[in-house]
Amino acid sequence: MVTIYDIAQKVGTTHATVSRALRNDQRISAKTRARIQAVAKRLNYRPNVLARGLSGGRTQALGVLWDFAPYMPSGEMARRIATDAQKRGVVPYIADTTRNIEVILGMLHEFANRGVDGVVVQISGSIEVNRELTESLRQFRAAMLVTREELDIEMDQVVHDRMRAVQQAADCFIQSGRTRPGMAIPLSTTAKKLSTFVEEVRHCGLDVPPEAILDIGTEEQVGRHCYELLRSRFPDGRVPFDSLFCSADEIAIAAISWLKTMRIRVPEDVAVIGFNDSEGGRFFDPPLASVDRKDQQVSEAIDRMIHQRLEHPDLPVRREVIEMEFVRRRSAG
Amino acid sequence: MVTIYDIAQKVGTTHATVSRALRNDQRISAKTRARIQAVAKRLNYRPNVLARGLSGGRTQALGVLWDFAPYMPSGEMARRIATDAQKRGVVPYIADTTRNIEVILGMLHEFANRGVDGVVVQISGSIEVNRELTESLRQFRAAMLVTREELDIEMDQVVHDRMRAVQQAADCFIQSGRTRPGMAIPLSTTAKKLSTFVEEVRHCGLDVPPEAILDIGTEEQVGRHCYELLRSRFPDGRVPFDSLFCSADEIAIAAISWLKTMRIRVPEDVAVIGFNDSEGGRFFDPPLASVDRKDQQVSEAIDRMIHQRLEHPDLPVRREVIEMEFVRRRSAG
DNA sequence: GTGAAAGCGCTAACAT
DNA sequence: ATGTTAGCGCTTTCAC
Repeated sequence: MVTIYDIAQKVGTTHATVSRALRNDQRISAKTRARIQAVAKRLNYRPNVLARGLSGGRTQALGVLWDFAPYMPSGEMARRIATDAQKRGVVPYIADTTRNIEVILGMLHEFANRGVDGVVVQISGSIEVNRELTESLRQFRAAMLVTREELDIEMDQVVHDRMRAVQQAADCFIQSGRTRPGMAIPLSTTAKKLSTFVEEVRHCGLDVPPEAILDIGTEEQVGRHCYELLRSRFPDGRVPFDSLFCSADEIAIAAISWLKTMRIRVPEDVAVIGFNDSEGGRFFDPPLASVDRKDQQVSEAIDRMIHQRLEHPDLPVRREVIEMEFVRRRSAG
Repeated sequence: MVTIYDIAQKVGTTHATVSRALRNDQRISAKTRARIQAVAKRLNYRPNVLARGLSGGRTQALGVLWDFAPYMPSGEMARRIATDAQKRGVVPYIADTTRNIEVILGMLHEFANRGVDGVVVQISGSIEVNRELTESLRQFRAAMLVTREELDIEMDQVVHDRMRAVQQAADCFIQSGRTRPGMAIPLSTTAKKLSTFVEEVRHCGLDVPPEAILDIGTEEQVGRHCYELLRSRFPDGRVPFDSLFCSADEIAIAAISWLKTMRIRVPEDVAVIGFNDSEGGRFFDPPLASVDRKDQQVSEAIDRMIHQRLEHPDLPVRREVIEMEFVRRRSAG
């Protein structure tokens, strides 16, 4: 392992000068700087991140705290963030929030302990951003929240907004004359998605009756779960809804599959909308209406904002809103 | 931030004793150990990973190098590894191999530099495990390869084997009397998957003619790509295959969708098999035959083996084979 | 513009 | 069984 001492010796100076030169400190004469950097490159020098972090420098590490619920394609987001970071020479630590504030605080402590330059925290479900959390976040050079709706907090935010898309989905049902909307959703964690839909429906003078709400649970295999639920709950095929809003395409596809076996036509008898706009849905019969999460735009925004914050610590706090997009297809009526 | 000095002072001893006591060094009397650990807990002490790593200790960090090809649900694997690690109090760094040996070597250097306790490297596509790579891997306390087939290397391996499943897929076509098998696959990276299929087909006296091979490319939206490819290549619906093996369910679903528009029946006229056994496929019409990757078993094996290696450095080298499983459904004929 | 020296929080060899 | 001391590789005052 090559150290700054090795370089100093080769160049005939001290490690302090090398340290400065390598970080392009303008006080070091351009000439020595160039010489030192050349030697560093020749020796294939790589700064020891542990030492650098320990003495207060940057670690080129990022802490990512994401909600890795198994019923969501959330791993793909982790991948996006990781590959974006890698392009900047940054390596991300990745951990699961488990939608638990205590876990989040613990991991932030852990990240701080590891000297990460910045953190990205997804605020999902019922996590409340309290004082303790913001305090904890402020210790980092850069901290970014990825939220579901704009939070009134002095902190960089990427708002991953589903509101408008969900409203459009509801309107779509209404416009095609549906009067008994239903939902298939993991109740415990999608309170927000649910309530936006319900609110919009109510706003149009309708309601989502309790018997038309299917709680899918939060495990893997949401599709199978939905199918079983429908089968056991409506053995005769008489369903209490004429439209069904699902929190994932897999759920929607399973539901449609069951409806077909019951000779219930989609969308004529029951309109169905999924979520996440997965590739499979587009080619389903009927093509599945869904919501495009715009994940790539979200990861780009995260990458850009974290990077800017690190480069310009004094920039004013920023919020960037990425709106998911309702994709109307035949299944929605 | 609480340090071992703080604890030492509180307990009335030196930092060295605290350091030992906290790592349960048996030379420290049970009594002092207990006292020190109690105080540490009370003060909510957390060892500084950077300092610990710098002086040669463990960092409870894991380096994960995975092939994050955008046309694969590989992010889900990252998530699995991350959540498994988290349960052990380990935090993973996650990076993309980009299927490039230079990148892998660079990242391993980076991981070493960060003092990770162990690394997990997925060997995919055409990566060759050469001497330089094995050398680099040996510097870690624990190093594990996740390979596609058993590699004759003295190193812990989880073999994620697709061979048998692909053979079964081929046999399935043959048994249902197909004579003109085709494939839809990203050619550049799935040489192996391809050749296993081709070999098995040949073994049965048939062949996969070049015109029956669709190169899907390696970008996102493989389904859409496949659809467009079929449409432009066979505008009249006359296809040179009576069965189609696809490297992802999305591709298979898109293909079936196109076949339907051409009034080609699945599986009667063309049998189709996908890959990854995604939830959507099961509920497709016809239900999509596919290959279950057994990802959970793979992540469990990785977690277990890495952990064991760290706890017992002298264990003999081990290999664990996880076989993917062919899932026969109606689309396969 | 550069060097000397202290210190980040920990581990471990060497004392006692 | 515990204390002393010397690093680990870097950043950062403080001198000159």
